[in-house]
Amino acid sequence: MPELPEVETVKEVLKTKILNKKIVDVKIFYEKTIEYPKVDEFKSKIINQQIVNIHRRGKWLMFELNDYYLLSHLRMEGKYNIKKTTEALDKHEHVVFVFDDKEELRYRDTRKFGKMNLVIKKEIYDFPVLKKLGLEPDDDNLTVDYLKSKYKKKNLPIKSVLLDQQIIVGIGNIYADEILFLSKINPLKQAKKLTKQQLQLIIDNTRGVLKRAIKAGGTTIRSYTSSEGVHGRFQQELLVHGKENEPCPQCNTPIIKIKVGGRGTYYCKNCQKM
DNA sequence: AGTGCGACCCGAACGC
DNA sequence: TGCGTTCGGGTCGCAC
Repeated sequence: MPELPEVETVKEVLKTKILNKKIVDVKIFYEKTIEYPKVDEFKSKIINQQIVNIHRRGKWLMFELNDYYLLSHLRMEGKYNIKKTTEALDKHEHVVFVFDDKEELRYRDTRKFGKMNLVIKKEIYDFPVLKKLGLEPDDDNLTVDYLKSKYKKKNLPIKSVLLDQQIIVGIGNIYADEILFLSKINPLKQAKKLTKQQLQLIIDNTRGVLKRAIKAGGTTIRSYTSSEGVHGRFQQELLVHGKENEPCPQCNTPIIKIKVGGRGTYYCKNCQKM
């Protein structure tokens, strides 16, 4: 599923392919993908805009247009592909941006969970979904003191808190398990009970894991197969996620799977003791 | 304010 | 084989 490294990879690939292209039409086959503004307004505003640049904030892909940002969240299965206008439409292609050169950017999403928003440039950082986001993993302000202040009232298990995008952005279910394994922290440990050393490990391993995953082009796992030119190789480097009953790479104890906050969670009960 | 949980979706995996 | 059921995953909104 697209977490920060997947979105970063999609952004970089799309930048090599669609920069400066002009949108001459938009076809919307599943209207609920468009969250804001209303579909008609979305269409009329985006037509004749060019793709000036592409950015990322957390798991949001940000297409910079002349006057707007198109914010796109892939959720679990959203993908982008570039195709010729003559190619047949796939049943999971819900939004199609037609360019002036007979090519199209197609948004494909089997589960239909992904969302798009079109926001005037100067209002972008006041837009609710971006405004409430926490720090990027590589932000210098991400320190032990920052985490301590954010975690001090959190009775929830650290696994759940790592997924909270209002504290650190970009971590999803897969990388949360990897980060905790590398930090030798039990996923059920209450966030507010972590020591300063453990918080430092979380910071270091968050940066390390995400950086390595970006280098590998993200993780292609289960249903998340590929976007345009994106075939993540990081799954080959996963240590515990999805490895139920397989030996721990550190101590050979079988990896166990539990539910934490409703999410499948993999860990080594020997290496990650309470 | 913090927490828990259903809703949103549908293909894949599982159980019989 | 076929059919029904369960699962998963990010985020929001609502109840407590």
